[in-house]
Amino acid sequence: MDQERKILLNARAKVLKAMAHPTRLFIIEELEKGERCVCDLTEQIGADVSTVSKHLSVLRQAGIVSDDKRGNQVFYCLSVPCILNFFGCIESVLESNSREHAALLEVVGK
Amino acid sequence: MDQERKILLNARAKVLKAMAHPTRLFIIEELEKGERCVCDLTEQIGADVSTVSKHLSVLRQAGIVSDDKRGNQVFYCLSVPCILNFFGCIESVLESNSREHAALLEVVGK
DNA sequence: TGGTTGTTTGGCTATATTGCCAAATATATC
DNA sequence: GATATATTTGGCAATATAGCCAAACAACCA
Repeated sequence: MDQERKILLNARAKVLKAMAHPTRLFIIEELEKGERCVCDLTEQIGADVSTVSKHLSVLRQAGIVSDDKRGNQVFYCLSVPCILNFFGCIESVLESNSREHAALLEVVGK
Repeated sequence: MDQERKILLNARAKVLKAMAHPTRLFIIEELEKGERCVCDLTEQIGADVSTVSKHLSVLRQAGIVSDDKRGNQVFYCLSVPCILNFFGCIESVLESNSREHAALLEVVGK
């Protein structure tokens, strides 16, 4: 594995890692509908504001969202909308997992 | 955020988390070309066999790869090939990041 | 200026991840 | 059975992550 490839794989992993948290996936889905301020997201998520702010910071540093400060509030939006295409495939993994799980249950005998 | 949605987001996050490591991304790309035994992957990756085995176990538990023991060796393959479609989008995140970075360098003045 | 609201940062603890070594397991071969 | 090869598992130390609280910052309002 050469150096260039390592760098690319690291960069990819960083983006995936940023997405790999339920709260951050929620934020991504929510931002699909339009920009949101930290306070809105915080209310929906039900965690401490500081926690939500840190999640947003992770997404921002990965280049997935961008922020826009207007007056008192900071509004976040998706900077790369194609992120949403991911979910179709993830769902197919989940589906295949559940099929296997079902098959297993079948074998075990209900 | 209702209970059902939490469960779905958790499941998705689990899959993404499993992918979010450079070595595991390497494995996924390698398996795109066809099945590979642990020893082949280990040689290419250049880490301890036990380390590679654990990475494979993470991928297996997430439902991304499946294994087939034949004789002495265990062969792994992708169980959900669409995983590969992910990379196009990740790359566009990286590209957008690098554009920003370039723009920033420009502003700063070389 | 002083107070209020919205957001980020620092600090802490609890928990999870990574990667190595050593040991266990499984299969093949002699 | 004894040995060699391939893989997994257990255990440990180092490091990273998550989430809360408190404190700092920033912008608005009176």
